[in-house]
Formats: sequence, structure tokens, C-alpha cells
Amino acid sequence: MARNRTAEEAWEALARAQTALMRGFQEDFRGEEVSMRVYDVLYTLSRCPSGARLRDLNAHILLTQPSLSRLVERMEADGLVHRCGDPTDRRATVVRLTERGREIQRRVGRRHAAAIADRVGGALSEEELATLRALADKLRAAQEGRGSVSMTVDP
Amino acid sequence: MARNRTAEEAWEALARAQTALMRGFQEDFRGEEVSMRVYDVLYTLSRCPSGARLRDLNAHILLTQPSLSRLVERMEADGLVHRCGDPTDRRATVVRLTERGREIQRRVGRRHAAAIADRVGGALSEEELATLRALADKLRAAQEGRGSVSMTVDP
DNA sequence: CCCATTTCCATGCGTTTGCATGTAGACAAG
DNA sequence: CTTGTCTACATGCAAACGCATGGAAATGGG
Repeated sequence: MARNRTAEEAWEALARAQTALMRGFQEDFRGEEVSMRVYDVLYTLSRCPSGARLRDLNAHILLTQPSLSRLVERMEADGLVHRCGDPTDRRATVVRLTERGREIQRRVGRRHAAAIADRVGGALSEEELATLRALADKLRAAQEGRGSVSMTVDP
Repeated sequence: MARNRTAEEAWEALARAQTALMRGFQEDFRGEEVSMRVYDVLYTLSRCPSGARLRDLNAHILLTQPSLSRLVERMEADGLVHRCGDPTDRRATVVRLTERGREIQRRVGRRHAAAIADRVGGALSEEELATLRALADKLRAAQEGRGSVSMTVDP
């Protein structure tokens, strides 16, 4: 039971740190040409040169599928991304950065990286950062294949 | 510069872990009698027996001031909290749990604690949890007096 | 005391989100 | 080929959110 309490304390500390950091970053993003959420999509796509399907984006971004669908729709209207069908699976929608989207991601990304170096890098030593990363990775890895074990029990 | 890269990697790992965990928790909260955001307010208030002002709540909860204002308004309409003025500062609005709110916080909190023990406690050893907590605390502490994060603790 | 500034919360309004549902293609069995 | 089920997105709609702003009270000189 002491273990459970330790887990709760760790989660609460983690959530509070995340809240404080997010607040700071969101402030940085005010006055930026894209919102933090849009940047999140741009960044994710920048790591997928061949594009990504909506369902893959959705795994990385904390939005429901319909919300992400519309967010990408707006981003296409703004010329940040391009949507096209996948010949091998005609249900899929493949999203790809436009040149404009890639350029904005790079530009905003530079300032965001500086903010991370400041707010995160400025708070912990390099060794602590590495430890934090390792623990976060382990924590995330443990969440996989655990998503929806909610069996529908309705006669 | 290598330090900056380490900070970026740590932040990305942290954000991804948070996303995965939040997804799981939000799923747990489907079918619950309150949403996760409402629970967040209930939990924060459960730690402030003498009530909390909106601005203090806002320091802990990732919402803009107007959004939190309306969330609390809805929660009052649902009988979860009670709002009253502060005689020592007539601009302030003090929010307090109702008996119903406290009861629901306890009930939902028990299940949520079990989920934390499962998802977080199940992923790391007790020593790792303690390390994670220490790093998260340090990270959060470093954000104060920077963006606009002031932590006020109930006396 | 007075006026300017700041703090704390509420409200109008357009935008975004989530839930429920719809549509179309993939996939498997008969 | 047909039928049923599953998967991937899209869409209607009400609820919730953020931004800009407003009003009232506290605060800080002059």
C-alpha cells in the first residue's frame, strides 16, 4: 500500500510539473503564428517525411479523432498541410506537410527549442535530464497495449 | 548545446508519457459521474478545507481564468461546490466543496487512485517512482516566478 | 483625499471540442 | 458473390473553451 501512495505522489508531482510547464509554453506561443496544438501536429509530421495517417497522428496528439480530423482540415485550409488518399487503403487520409508548413515548423521550432532549453534544461542537470527521460520512456512504454480493456457488458 | 538536446529529449519523453497516461485516465473517467476536469477541481478543493479563491485554483488547473470561472459556475449548479464572497477582499470569490462534492470526490478518488497505482505504480519500481517525483518537483519549483505560476497553500 | 494602476472575477462572442452517428472501404466466412 | 463485422474518417450538433473586455474593489503614489 505504501507503494500505491508513492505512485500517487509521483503522478501528482508529474501532473503539476506538466501544468506549470504547459502554462509557460502556451504563453510563449501567444503571439506566435501558430497555436501550440497546431505546432504539435506540425512537429509530429516533421518526423514523418512520407506523411502520416490521421490514426497515427491521433496516437501522439491528445485530441479525439473527430477533433483532430477538423484540426487537420483547418490546417489544410491555412496551407500548412496537404491531405491525399492512400492508394493501398482508400479509407485512409494521408497528411503531409506543405513547404509552408515545414518552414513554419522550423521557424517556430527554433524558438520553442530555446524555450525548452530554458525552462527544462535550466531546471535540471544533464544527468537528471537523462534520468527523467529514461523514466518517462519507461512509463510511456508500460502504457501500450493497455488502452481499452473496457469490455462492453450489455445484453 | 548537447545539454539543450538532452533537455529537448527529456521534455518530449515527458510529454509523450503524459499523453499516454492522460488517454488512459480519460478513458477511466468515461462512465464516471464527473469528468476528469471536474474531478481535478474537486481534488484540489479537497486539499483546501477552508476553500480556495478562483485565482488559486487557476494556478493548479490548466484552464484560462474565464473557463475556470464558468466551470466552477456549472459545478455550483450541479451542487458540487459553493461560492461565496470573501469579507477581507470583496473582489474575491471563495469556492468550497459541498458535502455532495466531497462525497463524490472521495468515491471517484478511490477508483482514480487505483488506476494510478495500476498505470503508474505498475510501470516503475518504488525507487524509480521516488526519483521521478523528486525530479518533477524540482522541475515545477523552477517554473515559479517565471511565467505566472504562484502556488498558494491553504493555511 | 484623489486619481491612476492593478488585481480579481464575470460576461459577450466567435471558435474549438467531444459525443454520437454516418459513410465508405477493407476483411473474413459462407 | 453476399453478408456481416471491423476499421478509418467525416459530419451534425450541443457543450465547453479562449480572447477580449467590463466592472468592482484593492493598492500606491502625489
